[in-house]
Amino acid sequence: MSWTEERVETLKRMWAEGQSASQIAKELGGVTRNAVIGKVHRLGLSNRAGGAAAPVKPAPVKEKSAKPEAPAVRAEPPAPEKKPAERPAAAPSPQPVVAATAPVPATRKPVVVPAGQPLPPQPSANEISPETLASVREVEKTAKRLTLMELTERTCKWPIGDPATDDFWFCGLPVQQGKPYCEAHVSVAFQPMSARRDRKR
DNA sequence: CCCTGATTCGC
DNA sequence: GCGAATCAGG
Repeated sequence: MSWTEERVETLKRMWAEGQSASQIAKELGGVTRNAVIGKVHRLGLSNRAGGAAAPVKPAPVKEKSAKPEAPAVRAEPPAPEKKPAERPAAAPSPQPVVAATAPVPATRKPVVVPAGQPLPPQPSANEISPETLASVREVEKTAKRLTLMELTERTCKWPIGDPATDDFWFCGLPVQQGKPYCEAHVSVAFQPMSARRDRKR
């Protein structure tokens, strides 16, 4: 694979959109994220900021630069032309969403959850959209069905089934970065906290 | 561990 | 110019 103009275009566009090098590499195919990063640098568009925040250069412990201090400073003049957008590109949107701070509460039953950590809210009759629920059901079909002992930092810890029976296991699919659950379960665990105005009580 | 980008350097 | 290897950080 070579850097054809088209590929470079995609690279530039995605980089500008803030996509990570690995995502770009994946999209382009045939290249590694290293290749993408290398290209990004050669294209001279390393810093994505519109001209802000110098990453701070911590003097490397190892002395290196054979060159006298860095003249650096790349004042990128405001892009002369801003691509109006050739393509509307419907953003699939990675969604920075996630507003909720806390997982759905619910520790009604003394569910014995051994290695107590953050664990799970019981999937219960909640106010989750049918579609979401449906997709979660789908995902659960492909769950790894891990046992407690098999859970790791990178496996979804969403419980499925009844803990009181052997018809119980943990989702086990790959977790979403930093979260305890896979994408599907994160979607039901972290509610926007708007869904239902709690009624008067 | 997984993931980021940054740099180096042989090709 | 290219990108694997490596580095540095989250």
